[in-house]
Amino acid sequence: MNYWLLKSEPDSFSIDDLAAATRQTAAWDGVRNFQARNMLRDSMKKGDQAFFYHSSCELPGIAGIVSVVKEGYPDKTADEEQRWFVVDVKLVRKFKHIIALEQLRVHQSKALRDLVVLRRGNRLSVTPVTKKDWLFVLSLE
DNA sequence: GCCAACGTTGGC
DNA sequence: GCCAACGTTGGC
Repeated sequence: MNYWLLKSEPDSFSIDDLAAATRQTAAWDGVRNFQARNMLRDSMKKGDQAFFYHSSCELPGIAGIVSVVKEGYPDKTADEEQRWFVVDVKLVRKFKHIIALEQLRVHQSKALRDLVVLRRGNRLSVTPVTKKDWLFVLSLE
């Protein structure tokens, strides 16, 4: 099983929106970046888990966990068919408290030095997370 | 609102 | 294929 981190601006789609969706499942649509697209299309497999990250908001950080329930298929919200892809994700659980970016940064120079989302200038909305980092982040909950 | 970072576009 | 210009992201 692989682990990921998915970014979303809660103003457009938050973990609460996912919690309120039918079967707590939604297509992760709107990704318009080739690198991220490739991961959605080729690498994310059914059963993989991902952190749901809230960006560009009052309290940036990880809000909970989702799992991939349907593998890559074309993004219906895209103008160009077949060019952009989505996966379906289902809510596993919402954290009681957001694991804040600020809290993650405390460990940036040691335990979480490989966590892509902490890297300077990082803008990728889909990034892989190692099992080691996954477990460490969960220990911060 | 600012601005650094970076992906994409398009002229050459 | 280079690279400047431009648009977007996202933390602060």
